[in-house]
Amino acid sequence: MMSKGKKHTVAIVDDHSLFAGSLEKLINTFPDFEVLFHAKNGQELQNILAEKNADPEIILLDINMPVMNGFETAEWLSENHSRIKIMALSMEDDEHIILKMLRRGARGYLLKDIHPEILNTALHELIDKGYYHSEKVSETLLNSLSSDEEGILLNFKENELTFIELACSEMTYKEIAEIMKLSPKTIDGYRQDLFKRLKLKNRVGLVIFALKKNLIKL
Amino acid sequence: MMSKGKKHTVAIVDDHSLFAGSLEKLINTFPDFEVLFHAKNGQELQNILAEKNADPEIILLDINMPVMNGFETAEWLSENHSRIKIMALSMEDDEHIILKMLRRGARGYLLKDIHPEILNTALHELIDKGYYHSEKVSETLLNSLSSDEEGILLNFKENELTFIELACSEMTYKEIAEIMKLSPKTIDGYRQDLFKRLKLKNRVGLVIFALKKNLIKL
DNA sequence: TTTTAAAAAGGGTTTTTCCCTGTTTATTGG
DNA sequence: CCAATAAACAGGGAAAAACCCTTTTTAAAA
Repeated sequence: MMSKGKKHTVAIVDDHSLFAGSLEKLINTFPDFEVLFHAKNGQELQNILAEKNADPEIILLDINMPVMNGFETAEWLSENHSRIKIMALSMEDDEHIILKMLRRGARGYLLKDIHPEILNTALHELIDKGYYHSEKVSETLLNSLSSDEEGILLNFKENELTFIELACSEMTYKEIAEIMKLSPKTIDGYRQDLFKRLKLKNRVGLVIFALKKNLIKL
Repeated sequence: MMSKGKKHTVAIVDDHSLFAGSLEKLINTFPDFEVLFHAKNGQELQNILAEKNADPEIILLDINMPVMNGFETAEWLSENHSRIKIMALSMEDDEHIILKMLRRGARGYLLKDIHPEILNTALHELIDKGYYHSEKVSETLLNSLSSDEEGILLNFKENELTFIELACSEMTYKEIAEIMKLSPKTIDGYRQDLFKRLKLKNRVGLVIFALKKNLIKL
């Protein structure tokens, strides 16, 4: 329940000015919440948290930001301000983006087609229960758990991730080997192992896989 | 300039309720514009335009809608209500999405990081000049024209398009040849020609190119 | 330390990909 | 109509990628 009298403090990190602006106005109409400040990206958030003595309980964090995106920002927040509860904001309900964000410490995930009443509920649940997921997000998570890809597939080792990234460019395996300072034969080993595990027929398959799983961006 | 007295009418087609809601409120604060109605998608827009005798001058049209998306809706509007001026709304400033929308009859393209004053200007320009493009969009368009890809690159022949689509799967060129009922050597000719024209090093490059140019979807 | 497992690298073969070249099939201009 | 030209199509051979199996090195467990 509400800690009587004082309002819970919220910060918004989102550069979509109209959306963020109306979000701020909306939240300030809620009896139990008030917006402390509003940053355009993770960089600005860092500055504000450092300079001013602002210390919000909740941060509404947009994922798609040009300068320092939601993933990086969430990571930084988890390390430096672990007490602040992160609510991720995004247009997309892609399960891997959601999981990526949750792994980085987000306690909630809101799709941007927010209805005012839902936002109020969400903020309250975040304070009271410590977490919130919209119905759509819960569904998405449920689906992704049943098909247990996350367990088998997505625990790549650091070297494998590097290999995947490089293999999704126009580099030859020899070049990849040079960059990773490994023998071309080792690189071929990575390839062979990944192809088998992920049931891929060729490099094109790997690119498509990596894109779908958001391991790489276009 | 403003046609004295009466306000210009605007309709909003966007299912992101908070955004669309604040957009509506914002526009209604403008002296020269008023929102006639608000539809969640193209389907709903069709119904409203048919049933009610609503006839807005401008439609703010979101591209990312679940049911009937911006592209389809714009196409339908151009054919059935060519007098209504379409202003596309989107999060992304991808040049090919912009071009795709403009080709379908949009007179303007607004990125969703709208500032209130800019929206007012944009609506006025749309009425007065007949078109509006934000700075970012103009830049994007300029880039895409100067590097005249659209001319050289994107006039693929039917066979080439088929080849590109198939090559962006896990099929081998031999399999592609079978499907297209051509010799593997001919297919190889397509590959070679495309790689040279598009300056690609390998098939991975082709996949990335095709995705960027929206020739294929994930 | 010995055992075991995993990561890294090699040898050698098959298949795919790549590049240069030639042939056939349309297209066009005289 | 027929030569000239371009395009679509196809071949040979080299290079790279993919594949499979073995060996060394490194790290972790027993």
